Amino acid sequence: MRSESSTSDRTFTEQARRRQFVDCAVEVIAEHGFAQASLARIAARAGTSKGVISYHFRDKDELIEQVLLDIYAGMAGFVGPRMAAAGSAAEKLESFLESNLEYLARHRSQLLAMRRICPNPPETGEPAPHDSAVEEFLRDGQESGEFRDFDVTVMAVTIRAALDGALDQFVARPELDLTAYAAELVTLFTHATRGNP
Amino acid sequence: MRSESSTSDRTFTEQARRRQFVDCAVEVIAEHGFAQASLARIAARAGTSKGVISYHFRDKDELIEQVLLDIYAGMAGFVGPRMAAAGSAAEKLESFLESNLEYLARHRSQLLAMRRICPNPPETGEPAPHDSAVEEFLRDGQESGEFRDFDVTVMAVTIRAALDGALDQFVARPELDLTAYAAELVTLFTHATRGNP
Amino acid sequence: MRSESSTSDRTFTEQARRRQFVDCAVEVIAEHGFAQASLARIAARAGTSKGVISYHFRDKDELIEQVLLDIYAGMAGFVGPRMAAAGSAAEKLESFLESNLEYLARHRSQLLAMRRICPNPPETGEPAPHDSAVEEFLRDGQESGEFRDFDVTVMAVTIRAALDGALDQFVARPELDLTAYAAELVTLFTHATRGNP
Amino acid sequence: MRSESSTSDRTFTEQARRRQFVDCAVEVIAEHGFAQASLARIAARAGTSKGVISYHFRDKDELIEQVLLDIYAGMAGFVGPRMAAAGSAAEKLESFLESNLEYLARHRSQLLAMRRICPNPPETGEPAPHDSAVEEFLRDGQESGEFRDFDVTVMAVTIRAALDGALDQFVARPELDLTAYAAELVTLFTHATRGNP
DNA sequence: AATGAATGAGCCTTCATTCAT
DNA sequence: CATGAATGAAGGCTCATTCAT
Repeated sequence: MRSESSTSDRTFTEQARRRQFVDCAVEVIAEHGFAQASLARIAARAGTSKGVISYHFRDKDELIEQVLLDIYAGMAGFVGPRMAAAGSAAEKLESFLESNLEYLARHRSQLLAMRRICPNPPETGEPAPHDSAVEEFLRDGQESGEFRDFDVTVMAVTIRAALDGALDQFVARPELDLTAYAAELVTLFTHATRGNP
Repeated sequence: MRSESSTSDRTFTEQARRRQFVDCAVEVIAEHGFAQASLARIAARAGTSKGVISYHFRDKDELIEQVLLDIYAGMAGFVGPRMAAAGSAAEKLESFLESNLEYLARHRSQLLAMRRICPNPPETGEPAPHDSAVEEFLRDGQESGEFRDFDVTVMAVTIRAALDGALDQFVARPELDLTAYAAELVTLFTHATRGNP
Repeated sequence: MRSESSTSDRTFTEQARRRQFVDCAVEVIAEHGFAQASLARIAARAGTSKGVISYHFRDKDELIEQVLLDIYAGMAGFVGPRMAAAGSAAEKLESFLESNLEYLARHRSQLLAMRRICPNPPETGEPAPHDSAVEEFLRDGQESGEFRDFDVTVMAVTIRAALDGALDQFVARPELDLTAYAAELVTLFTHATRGNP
Repeated sequence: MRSESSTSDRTFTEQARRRQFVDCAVEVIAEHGFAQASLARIAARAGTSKGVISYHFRDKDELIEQVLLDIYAGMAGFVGPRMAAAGSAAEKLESFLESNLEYLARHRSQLLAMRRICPNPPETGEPAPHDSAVEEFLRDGQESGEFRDFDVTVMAVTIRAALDGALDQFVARPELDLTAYAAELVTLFTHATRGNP
């Protein structure tokens, strides 16, 4: 009969190992690209052999899926609270852009990995989880009169695309000042969402 | 030793053949994803065998590179004249967005292929040809007083990212009205570039 | 150094555990085929992990060997007494066929497993234990004049092969009436062994 | 434009290569067992590498299937005409046994391979092609009064099983006199099918 | 006595590439 | 010019086995 603590410990060890491989996968993908991220390379980075990864993950697909979930969770955990703390829709927009870029500054590899995985998705039907948070506060802002009348979807897509663009820039030039970049984007989308043409 | 005429003749036929394979590659990549675009599949789509491709292209990398060049050239040939016809910087911005989305509407596969290739570039150092046309007219607009004072690079990156976002939307929902989408983007970036904060 | 009692106790438990794994192996082989009968699957059926099997059996080969020995012993324990109870050679033949098919009816999985293992034996030289019981009573029957003059080996081989054939039939059609089948075989071999050429 | 002859020549070459690999597969399976017959081993026997086999056969399964088809065809081509030449049902029985054992004498490896493949069939539903030739002449013999009244299926199964038994014997003792063995089987089944109980 | 973790060999397959014809 | 054939490396994955705990 196993005690609670030993059970959780076992689970803990297992999860730590999985997290280790997920991290290695992120690094390899960010560094060499998705196509070059073979199990062999990922295992080598972790200092073991392919078999070990297969032991902890049913599939390569499961590993990649876990990578994405991990990144999503990390971002949500960082950005979510900051947006929740914001009051008005305008503040939410500001907070969204700033916290995303701040997260980007600290987790460049993860976001780069995500960017490299997503355009070549496995054939698993479901087309990436749709995050409707942005649409939501955009609509709120329109209803409260803070924002002008625009197509919410187009604006949301463009806001997220702007962050992807920032990532690309940051990858190409690591010395980029992301704080300044964030300020620029805030001004840009402040103009874009407000005012009367 | 080959005569001039036979050489140019061969070159012509040769180029036609190359273009054929480039087109097939585009279709396969757009349809099945970059990772699944093996030479075998591309050859099958062209109705020949792998060997033929290797005969016309030194490398798979050369083929892919040619695919990108082809797409770039196609877009430049479409967008360039339309922007040249525009007068003011504001008109150039409008024209850039509209012509890009119009091209997208007609060449979905090509842009989709491009989007799938780019995030996983071959190790050939050179980081995609930088197209400075957007920066240029943005700077012009600032100098002429049409545009407010913003970071030109950030704005240019965001404008191009917005087009990528449109592509993703269009891929996900082929019924999307790209003309309306263009109008939305024009309004969005008109606000973003003009006005006094 | 272990005491006698603890040793014998361990041996008893140990043997029970071994038998459990042997039974699971039989089921898995009968159900999924020999090639698919990995230690992992057998362990899963037993509700434990691969390591445990390796703990109780030196080898996978030892496990498989034990499976065969188990099945042989089971059949011998069933068929042996029944043949011993038979008087004449003719009765022994009848009893052999009937008791084998009766055993088959009750232990289909075991015989199916045996049939799947045997044609792909491990490289351990020894070619399955030769059971000379059939030859024996055939020879007796010839000496007593009950049977005609035939090659004892050929007849014995054919009798056993006939049982394999019955197994195959039974596997293909589980609704098969094995009692009737036994009666047919008895008649068949009664004619085959007796009579005047 | 390809001439007929060159086309057939190409097909011929291809088929010759396939046959070569099929033969190698037969030898390896007969020699080392089905489980040990990896593509690597088969390729090594053919003096090439695994890739070549994959070039000529879509699958390992296709190779194995071809092995079986090859063997079936070989046997049918040998046994068929000989049985057709036989007149009465009794002669057909005799001819069937003799020609099968004669074929066995000349193609031991093939039949051994078949015996090793069949009990571990791939999951492809269809349960080996049923050869009803034996049932047929048995029924004919009963209708013509040559044979007694027995269960045709049981008799047919047993006849074929007897041949399997002969194969096993022959594999275990290659010096076995198969002509004599055939004579014994003929006598055995002559008694078994005729006479009044 | 038992187990989770790790290992490394081997499997089948796919692929880009080369070459003789 | 084009092709079928061949090659060999690499890919993902399964497996029997071992070992520390």
